[in-house]
Amino acid sequence: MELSKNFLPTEADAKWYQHWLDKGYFNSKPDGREPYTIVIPPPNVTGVLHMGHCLNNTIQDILIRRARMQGKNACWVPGTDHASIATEAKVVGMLRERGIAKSSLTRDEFLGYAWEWKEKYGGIILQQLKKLGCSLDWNRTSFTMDEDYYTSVIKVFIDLYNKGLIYRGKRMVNWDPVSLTALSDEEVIFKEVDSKLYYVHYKFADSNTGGITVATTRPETILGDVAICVNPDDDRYRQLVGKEVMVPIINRKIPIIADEYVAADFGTGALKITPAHDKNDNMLGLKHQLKAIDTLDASGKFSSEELVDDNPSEQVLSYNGMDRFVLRKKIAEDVAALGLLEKTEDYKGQVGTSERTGAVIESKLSMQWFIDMKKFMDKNPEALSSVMDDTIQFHPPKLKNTYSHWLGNIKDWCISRQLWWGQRIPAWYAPDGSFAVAATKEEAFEKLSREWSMVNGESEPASSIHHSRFTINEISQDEDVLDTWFSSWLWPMEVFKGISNPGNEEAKYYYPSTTLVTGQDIIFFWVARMIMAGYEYEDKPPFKDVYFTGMVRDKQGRKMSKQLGNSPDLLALIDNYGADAVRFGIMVSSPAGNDLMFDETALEQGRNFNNKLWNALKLVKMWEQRQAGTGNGGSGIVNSEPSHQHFAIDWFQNRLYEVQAEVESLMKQFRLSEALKTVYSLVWDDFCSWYLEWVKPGFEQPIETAVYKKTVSFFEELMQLLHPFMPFITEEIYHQLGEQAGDLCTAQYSAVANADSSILQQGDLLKRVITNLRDARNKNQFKPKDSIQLHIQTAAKEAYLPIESILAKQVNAASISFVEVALANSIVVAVEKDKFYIESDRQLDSGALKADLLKDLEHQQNFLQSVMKKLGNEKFVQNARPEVLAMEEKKKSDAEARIRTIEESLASMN
RNA sequence: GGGUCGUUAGCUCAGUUGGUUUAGAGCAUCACGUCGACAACGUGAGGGUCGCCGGUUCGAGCCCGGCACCACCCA
Repeated sequence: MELSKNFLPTEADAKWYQHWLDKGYFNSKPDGREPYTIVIPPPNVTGVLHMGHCLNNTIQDILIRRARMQGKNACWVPGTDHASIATEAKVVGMLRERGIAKSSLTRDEFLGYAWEWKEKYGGIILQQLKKLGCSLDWNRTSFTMDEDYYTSVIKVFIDLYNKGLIYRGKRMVNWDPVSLTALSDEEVIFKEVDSKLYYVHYKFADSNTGGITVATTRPETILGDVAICVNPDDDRYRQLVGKEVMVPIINRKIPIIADEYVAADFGTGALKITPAHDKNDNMLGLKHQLKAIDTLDASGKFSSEELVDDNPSEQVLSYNGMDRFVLRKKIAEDVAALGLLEKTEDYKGQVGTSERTGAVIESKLSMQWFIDMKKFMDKNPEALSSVMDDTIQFHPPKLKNTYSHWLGNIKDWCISRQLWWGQRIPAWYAPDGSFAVAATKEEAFEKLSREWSMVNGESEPASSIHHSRFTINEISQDEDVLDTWFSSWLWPMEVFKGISNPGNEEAKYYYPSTTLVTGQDIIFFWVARMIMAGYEYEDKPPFKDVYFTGMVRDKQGRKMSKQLGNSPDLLALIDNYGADAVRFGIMVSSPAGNDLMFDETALEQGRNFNNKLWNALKLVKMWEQRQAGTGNGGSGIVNSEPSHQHFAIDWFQNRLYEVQAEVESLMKQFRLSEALKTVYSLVWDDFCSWYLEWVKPGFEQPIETAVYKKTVSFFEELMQLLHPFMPFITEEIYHQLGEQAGDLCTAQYSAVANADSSILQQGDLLKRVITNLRDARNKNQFKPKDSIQLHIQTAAKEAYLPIESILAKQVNAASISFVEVALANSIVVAVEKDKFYIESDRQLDSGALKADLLKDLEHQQNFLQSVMKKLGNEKFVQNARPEVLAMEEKKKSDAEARIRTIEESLASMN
């Protein structure tokens, strides 16, 4: 079959992926082998494949494919995350387009639409992973809202509640006024924004003159002010502490108090305290026992509801329903109209925004459910210690610091969300305000009844409804759902039904999983919490290694984001370059934990690499028909000079051993990018540029069968080594090389042998000599066709005998001879201690070579000087380790020999 | 403001308990080249006082202190 000019990925990719699926290579069942388990970080059902996923999943695929080829039972579990906020927002958006308001639907109706949406779009991202070549066990696809999964989440909530680790409380939360839900701290993104500082004057309550001026960025919250606070050491204000001032517009009397929290050098040094609308104010409010007056409703609009005690004026009432940002301007104007706005200043400040909706976050007091993290950590100290003592290894380890810092300052986790899409909180409320946590309404009712009877001193346990003062139909379930992370923290357990069916065979076999690959941006959200849940429920860590990827940025170093539109269309890239090239491009400059500057030229490099492989295949296939000699009765032509080919084979065999060991070691250290670069260089430089040239037969000459077979087998081994990184082209070439019993996908690596370093050194010498002679040819403007006579002056003639014919071919020497003395009228090239004389018919201009030699001489002399300085230093000789000393002595003698060679060469040129 | 990480060639990055031929790779650049695998290529070449200042040491890209700048996390 004629091979195409270039590798055509489109057909090959689809063909091989389907073939692997048909063979069931990706499916795993527990057996006697060692398991290698990865659970995918479940992408949002709303998501489409982006660069972050691409990086992440390529890494996972490399690890899992390599494990599979190492004889482990490789199991990579796919799945998706229900992503409450993001999905609900999408569904609401879809309904809006259809002209349906969420508020017009019942909860069940809404969930019907949400499921419909999930079924339609929720699997897109998984399909896209197939294009990338990901070898996931598709039979195990999980979803965080699957029936069993849902039940498990509820079970865990009830369990933690019963253990006293979950409580309900009114707390200051980050409120998203657009999605109408509380967000965890981690879901708030701080952004620098241009705003204004308003200098507002508060008049003394007991006098017509004087007052105090505060600087605020949020005049819209003035009506909720309950105090003015100054630093007790601030001489300007000390005598004012204890006095009262009037809040503008609402005319509420509030005290001036003192607290060290206030920075005297910010603004005017006086701070207005609005405990209902600011975290720090809330903290001060609690400390000084101040009331919190909320003046904004859930959607961030003004509400005078809590202002009844102030007898709100018409003016105040007119603000009702006004959006907070409109209100800010309005109140500033109205304060100005009262003559109380002294000035405004431009100001750059940090503002929290919702990760999901982008809305500016309000700090708001709200009834929410929390996990008591202090209690949780006291119960599970391994959540921290396992990472610090490397029971769980982080790659890169520097993230251990970040991890311990966060856990050391951990705050309670707000797990309720004011949404419908998600696991509904299993708490049930009675009309009298009491509540019970239970899986079903019936259980909850029974609990509520029992508690009531016990409180009321009845001896009989409440077993029937007549004991209670309300009926089962009067209790109602909490409207809120649980934070998505409260379900995904169970992921490594529940994908094997470890929560819903504890101790089952699969969970025992696959848990703990082997490696987790995820972005460092979710180290707290997800990684930390999986570790916590792992210890709480399995008393074991969920994984042994965590490989953190950095952020994918664009060429200019900007985060990839939808807003910037700098995120490339991944499927288009795969179509253009092929999946292997994309995988190569994204891996080649992607060390663990560092950000990746994505640049399309890296993909070009990947495509060029594909092409290089393809062309090497074409060359080898050409030889298939030209075999001769041993083992082939065909043409009967026997190669007369097999020795050089044997050196090439010996050398490459050992290079292969060497690199196999290197890759093994790099992979163990999770240095995937380096491993790939090492293989790349082995293929391109050692195999294509050196080995194939060395064994290449002359024009229309035959190739020895033994050499041909060995070459094919090297090629196969290279494909095997590269396969985890670039699965498609390697599988294709593997099969093109000959009839294969099986597929590369499951071909097992053999044990790594030790490389013979003397052969490798000889190979290095050969390469160096060739390069130096070619350089000399170039500098003297020899054409490739111009042949030369080469004369070698060396003390180690035997080192050149096995490589002589390769050398002759590679530098186009018609003959090689060994000489004892310098050869006149020739170009001289010095390599190590040996000298090479190039003789030819051409007129020689050795000026450039002479300049090079002089430059080299200077370099060697400087180097020798530095070595001599070291050796002349008594303290060095005393303190340095013997092997270091020996090395310096060797450097010295090598440099001296080299200098002598160069000087002799120079002498012979004159 | 607090914390963490980083700063090595034009770009992206390696550099392993301080000594391994006075710092390595890929890309980009430059010169030459159409030679029967490959111009998506070949053969060569050039390019860095390792952010700055100080310290420890016989010896520092690597360790310590300070500074500058970048990024991220937290307030």
